[in-house]
Amino acid sequence: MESGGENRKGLWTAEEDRMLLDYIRVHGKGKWNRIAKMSGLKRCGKSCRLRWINYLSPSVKRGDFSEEEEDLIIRLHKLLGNRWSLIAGRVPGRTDNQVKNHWNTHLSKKLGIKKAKIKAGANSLRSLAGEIRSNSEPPSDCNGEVASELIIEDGSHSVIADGSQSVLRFSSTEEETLVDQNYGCSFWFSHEDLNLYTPAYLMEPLDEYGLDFVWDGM
DNA sequence: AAGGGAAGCAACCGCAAGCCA
DNA sequence: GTGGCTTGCGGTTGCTTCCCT
Repeated sequence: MESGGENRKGLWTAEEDRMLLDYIRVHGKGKWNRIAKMSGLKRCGKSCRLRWINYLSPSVKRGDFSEEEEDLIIRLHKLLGNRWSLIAGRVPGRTDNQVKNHWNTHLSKKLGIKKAKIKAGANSLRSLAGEIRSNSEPPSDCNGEVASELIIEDGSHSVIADGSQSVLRFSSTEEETLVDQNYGCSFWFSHEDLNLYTPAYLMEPLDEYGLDFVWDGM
């Protein structure tokens, strides 16, 4: 905390926007802490940077997401997981925050994505993770993407592992692996004790590989 | 019309990586 | 090599708006 003047928080006013825009027009962006001080704004540098990137920058596109954009995001999310900045980088005019919010509020519902759950019996989380990784060979056309997250339980522990983490990523995430046209196949387990809860759009591919999965009715 | 809950979105927070003196 | 500063990222929070009763 600074003495004599705390940084403001909360929504930006039109006046604050104008002050930030005016400063950036003259001096350019970057060195956000300096901008925060020099522009006269009672905002921290981080807040100024975020406001510019997510709202004030002329490259930011507003309004509803088109079907094309949504389709692109779904495919990219399948490929990249929750790496929002990478996804946003390929959706012109959209920021990582926009993409993330849109995914969390619209697309995850649209796709019926929910938490996937793995029960691991007596295995420790670490050994389970190791086993999954070492015993699992993905089919050649499988890009290894999972639900938005997995919960692994071993009786004494419960941990949420993001699908983007390497231990749950079984094959290349190179773009050329995105060859399926229907958000198709998913991951590949050899572990027999696993009960797998997975999104609807992944059910068929999992069944195809003989996995014992249970569809959690919410 | 009013109140309460749900949904949507902007902004914040904590952490990590990169850069430079 | 290291410590401080800046930038960037993803998860989370909380405010506002909408909708239903």
